[in-house]
Amino acid sequence: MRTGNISLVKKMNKQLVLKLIRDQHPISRADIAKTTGLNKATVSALVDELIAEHFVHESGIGESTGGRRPLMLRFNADAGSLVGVELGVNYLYAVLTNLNADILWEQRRSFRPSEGQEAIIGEMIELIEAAIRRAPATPYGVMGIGIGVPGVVHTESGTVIFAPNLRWDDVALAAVLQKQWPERPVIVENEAKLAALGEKWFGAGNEFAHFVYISAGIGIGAGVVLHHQLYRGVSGLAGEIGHHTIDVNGIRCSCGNIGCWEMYASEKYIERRLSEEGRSEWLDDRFSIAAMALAAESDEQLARILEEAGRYLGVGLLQVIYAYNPEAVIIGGPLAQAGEYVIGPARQEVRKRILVKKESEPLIIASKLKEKSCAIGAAASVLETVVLPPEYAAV
Amino acid sequence: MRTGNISLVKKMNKQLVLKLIRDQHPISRADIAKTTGLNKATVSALVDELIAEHFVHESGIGESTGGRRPLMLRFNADAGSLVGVELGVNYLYAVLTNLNADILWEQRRSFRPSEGQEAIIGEMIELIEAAIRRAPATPYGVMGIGIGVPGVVHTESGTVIFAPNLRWDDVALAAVLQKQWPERPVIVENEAKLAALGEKWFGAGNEFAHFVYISAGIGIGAGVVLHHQLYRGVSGLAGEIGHHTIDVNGIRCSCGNIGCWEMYASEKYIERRLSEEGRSEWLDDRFSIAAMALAAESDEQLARILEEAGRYLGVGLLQVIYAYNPEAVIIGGPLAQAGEYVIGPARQEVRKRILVKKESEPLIIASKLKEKSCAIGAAASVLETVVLPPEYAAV
DNA sequence: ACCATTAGTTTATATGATAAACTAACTGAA
DNA sequence: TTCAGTTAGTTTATCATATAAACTAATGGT
Repeated sequence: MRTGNISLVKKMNKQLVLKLIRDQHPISRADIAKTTGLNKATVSALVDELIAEHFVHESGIGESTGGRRPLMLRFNADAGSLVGVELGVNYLYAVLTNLNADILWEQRRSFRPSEGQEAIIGEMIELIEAAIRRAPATPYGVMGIGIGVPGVVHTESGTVIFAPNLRWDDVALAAVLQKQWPERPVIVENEAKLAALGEKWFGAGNEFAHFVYISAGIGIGAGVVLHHQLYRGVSGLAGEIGHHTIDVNGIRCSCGNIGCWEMYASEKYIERRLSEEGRSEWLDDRFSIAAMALAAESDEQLARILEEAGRYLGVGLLQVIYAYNPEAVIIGGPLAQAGEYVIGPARQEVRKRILVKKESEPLIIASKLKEKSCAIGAAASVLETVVLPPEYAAV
Repeated sequence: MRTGNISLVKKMNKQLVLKLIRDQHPISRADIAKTTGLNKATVSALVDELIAEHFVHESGIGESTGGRRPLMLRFNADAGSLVGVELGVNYLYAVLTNLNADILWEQRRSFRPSEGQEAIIGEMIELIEAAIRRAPATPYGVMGIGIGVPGVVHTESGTVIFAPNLRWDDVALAAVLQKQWPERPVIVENEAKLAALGEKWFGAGNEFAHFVYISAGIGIGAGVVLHHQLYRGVSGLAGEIGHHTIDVNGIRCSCGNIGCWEMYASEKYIERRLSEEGRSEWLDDRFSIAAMALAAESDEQLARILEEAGRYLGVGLLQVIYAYNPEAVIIGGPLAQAGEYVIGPARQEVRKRILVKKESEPLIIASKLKEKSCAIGAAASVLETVVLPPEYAAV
């Protein structure tokens, strides 16, 4: 049971100070004391520890405001490195970053979905090894490894419970990787959830306490951030909203159900419509929403198909809004590459259909990290675990 | 900004101890120390304060387990009283309870929906006055007043923003009541959210960290409890899931949208089906699901209509499950009076359609507080505000 | 030149948790 | 019946941490 011992107070305050420095650097001790309400002496003591731990450094002398000039503090993004990996349906994408999510090295590899689990995990290990080799000399070195997977994950054990597009079932991914790097934290999590973390720490979600990241690609997944924290639910299924019904008499979904949202507001829908409209020339191996959006500028038919998907996206967003009532909805994943072709109609549809107008309408915006959301989020998950754990929360 | 000063630690520990006593009484100081991990001296000091504040009392000597016999502690449910009011579409229901939600007095009054705001609020004030007059002599007296309303509420100001069934818009209810009782906290909140609180503190939600209470009556509303706390969203709209679309090509809803869940899994649906099937003899003033369920035992047609509604309830529950991934879903409101006629088919539908079987399937159970959920929840909201605030949570 | 102002440190103090020693009260077995 | 062992609860001394206030340091403006 979490009792409040005195060292908890210290932890909380130290976290608070570190977070403030990260958010508002350069900042002086005096300013920290003013904005947090902590005593100057307390701030000085905590800052000294943070400096000793290499997470903060003094970055020179600031401007005087009529008295002694302040010593400015900065978050030390080079205290260590992070490895983030996105496991896609037919590719692996890895990044090595500093603590500020600046990409120091990245690599993308394709594989055929037909390759077995073993082979794919083997490639992943190689990729992570390559990343670790490139890590610069820093006080902490590589602080951990985060992996985003397209499926439902049991986080405690790092097991991939269910990943239909990979045809994985109960794969103990974290255990395998942990054996490879016993000394580093390994985090396995759903790709949309990690992308949400990425946007929260380094992207479009920065300023919101409650937001939902929508990953619209082959299917639809979501990462839900409530009270500044990722919400997972009891078994990590929270946010699997691609299977929200939007039409009980609609099309059968691969999940066995009928009329799921992801049959209407995803690449699946666009592909179906392209072939229905006799535009199957777009349906080759290199199918890309980005290219389609480009072509749509002078091709009304393509534009219309994208807009249809956007409208369906909006229909489903209503349910997201009613469920979570977020400040913002961030649209990411391949579909977001169509930009305003998709997001505009979605926004319109929401405005048209929503119940209580002003109060409840969230911002609907595009992902900032784009195709890097997941990998950067995977790195961010390490940051959050090791360096900046969320505020001490309800039990 | 919430800094960790030392008195925060004390508050946390005191809350922890009080909660433990409430949950597990009778319990000894030694047991509290063991289960919380707090030092015996700390526990004794905190318990002494709680006793001085009348929230705890010693209830005699317990059984020895081979040594000195323990002094058993109990939560003092009679330290004060709570007033909870449910504002229905055409009735008011008020309860006066002790801190254990034991009903000391209750009263129900009907009104015609055509009566104006003023008149209704006037009746409410009379009712609350009557409740306060009945309050027994206790150390704290009436500790506050909670009001549940069928609509969207801005909690900080206690304003009813939007209550379509009452035709209320921006009514500053809390302000009016607060003027009447300036010294007592007045809480105005959505009825489903309060009912969820009621079930959390005194009903079927007690053992769950994450659960959703579904209030199925004329419409569908929900109260969402995540991490043991009511989740409201940015503007109190979280849980307005009655307007989740389940059929884009379906029936027009009063909200302007099409195919909303509450057109299919509510009293509205049952009334529609009754008249479609030529059973409009049930549609008089005293229409009641409970009576219908009773008659359904020997009337297949009625049973079938209830089951249909139950199946639609299940279809919509999938979306609740995918959104929140709760441990349990508690079905309340008038529709729940049909018991297994509705809940059974809902359960089946969920089981049939759900994506990841075992892991994600929540318990689907009936409300325990029945038609009293909201009023008791309103009382509980006072308890939570004044006596047992939620664990100190994320910022 | 020096006073008012701001930045940051040092020192003394208060709060509250804790460990250890203590008193109190009981059980069970010799 | 007695006493060793055990459990409950209190008292006392100590420790960790935040804070207030006094201090030193450094600066700008008159």
